[in-house]
Amino acid sequence: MNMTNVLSELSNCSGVSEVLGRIGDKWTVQIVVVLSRQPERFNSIKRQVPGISQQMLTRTLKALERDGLVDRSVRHTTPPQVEYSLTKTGVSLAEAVRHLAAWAIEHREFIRDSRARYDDAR
Amino acid sequence: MNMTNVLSELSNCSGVSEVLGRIGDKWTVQIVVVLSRQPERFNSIKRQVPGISQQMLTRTLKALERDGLVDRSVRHTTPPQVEYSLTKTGVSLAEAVRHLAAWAIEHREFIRDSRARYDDAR
DNA sequence: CAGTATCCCGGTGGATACTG
DNA sequence: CAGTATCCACCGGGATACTG
Repeated sequence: MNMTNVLSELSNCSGVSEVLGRIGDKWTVQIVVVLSRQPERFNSIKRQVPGISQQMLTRTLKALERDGLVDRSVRHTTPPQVEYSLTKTGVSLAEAVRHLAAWAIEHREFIRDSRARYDDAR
Repeated sequence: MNMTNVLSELSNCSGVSEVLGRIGDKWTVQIVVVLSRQPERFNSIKRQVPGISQQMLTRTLKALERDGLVDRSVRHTTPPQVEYSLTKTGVSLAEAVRHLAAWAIEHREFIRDSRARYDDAR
């Protein structure tokens, strides 16, 4: 699909904002990035995402699993081990996010400065 | 900046989620896309973004202006005319968003199907 | 035309306690 | 270890009325 089509789809508001809202929440991207390095277990993810609560980690992982972006595999040992990993589509999301992250990092200072100037002007 | 650096920045949670949260709200992307075609006046934007309230359009445009992504120019006629346009950085955001939009469109069906299967399984 | 000013609801996400 | 279950605070965003 080329950029012209993408733009026309965008103008039709066809689910793009829906997806953006989906990954634009407080935790999804951070979890995807952690899993993009290697599969991880529940508490290992929790340690690598500072500030996240158990509940939100559970919720977000479930949502990612529901969307087919994350696989959940259980080893019935005692204690049980559960490993989370990105699916193929999940990996492609991580790639896409990396591009937006590049933009964010590149323009972070500019935005900070713009805000400071805007706020000073009042 | 290369992808390795981006990934390491991401793991440091350095403001990437902040930016994603910034543009991941309900209206920002749609407004940016409208303005990416050409500069527009207040009510023209409102007409092109179905469902947005006056208040949210005002709020979102102000936030974009504060971040240096949108320019606001006033013509002191009667009635007054106000034209909004993307700044250079705003244009680059539109480009970045277009990439993520491409991902969203490409994987929309897959996500819909995944959800349906997941929900059916309960 | 291009906004402000209020009021209010619902959902996201935090804290905490409990469980197989 | 890997979750569930509750309760609750905050605020994004809708509806509506008003203004220079």
